[in-house]
Amino acid sequence: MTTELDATAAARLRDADQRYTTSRRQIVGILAEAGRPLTIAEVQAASGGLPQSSAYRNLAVLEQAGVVRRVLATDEFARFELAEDLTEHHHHLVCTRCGSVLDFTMSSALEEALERTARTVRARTGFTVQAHRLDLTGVCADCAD
Amino acid sequence: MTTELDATAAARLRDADQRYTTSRRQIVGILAEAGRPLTIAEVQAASGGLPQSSAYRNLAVLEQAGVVRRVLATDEFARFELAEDLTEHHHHLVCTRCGSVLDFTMSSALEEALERTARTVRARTGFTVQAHRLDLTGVCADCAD
DNA sequence: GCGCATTTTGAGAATGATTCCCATTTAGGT
DNA sequence: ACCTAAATGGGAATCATTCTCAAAATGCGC
Repeated sequence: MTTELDATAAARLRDADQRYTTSRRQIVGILAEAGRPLTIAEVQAASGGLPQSSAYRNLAVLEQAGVVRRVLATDEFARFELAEDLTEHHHHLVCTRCGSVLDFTMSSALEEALERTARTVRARTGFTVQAHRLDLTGVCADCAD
Repeated sequence: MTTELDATAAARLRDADQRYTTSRRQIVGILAEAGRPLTIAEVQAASGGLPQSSAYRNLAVLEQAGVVRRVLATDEFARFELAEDLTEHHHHLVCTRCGSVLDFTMSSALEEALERTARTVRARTGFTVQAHRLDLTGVCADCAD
């Protein structure tokens, strides 16, 4: 885990009147190393014994502080990743067979085209766009027969 | 509800060895008129007394038959819309305050650029892309102060 | 039209991810 | 070190969703 990530996470928790405790720091480290959204069970497994209630509570705290983002894919499990401004802008490959989620990035030309479109939406609909979310759904390499 | 939609829904249910019952037809009609994804509660309200268990069961049947698609947004409620090949290809505006979901469409140039990108993903990652899903998240007109 | 076999329905129970509760532990400031 | 406020963790509670099963509806052959 990079020092800046650690410092940024600490600062955001402080702004939210929350402490950057050992297990919160550990969760941030686990998500940083994963490079893909993790389920609660995966976070617990990687942590070696973090209680379920602490995992849920601390991920909720980190989410409210803007350190972590909740990702809903297709299965019944919520997944968590670092907030995008702490990593890189990216999108998700969602497997419709097993539910797994992988990260991927697109060309900046396409990203900019999306941004331009997003800016036109407000005038047309009254909806104020804050972010975009692009998932490609399909079958991951593991599930391909 | 258009006659073709009705016929297509009937055909898909038949292919799935399911009947196109009155309440299933009613649900299809409700979703067709809504023009946006509806929660179970909204479907029930529009139907005038459809029991919850029937709403869940019939939406699940319609989903398996490929007539209806389940949409996960940001709140805890699943929403349902007609399958895309029964309507038009579109995307969603997801309000982060109230959870509501609206439809919108993008230029075909941008859609084609997305498709081209999707086709490169398989070579790079081994993931076979079947569809894409683009949501713009933000604040809807109703929730804007 | 009539009964039979099969499917659908609906009310409530069961499930399971997530959230809440609260007594105990931990940590920060003085 | 002390004291106060916050965090922890085990388990209970919540709630959207799914399952169960007896009753009702439907389609089909005669």
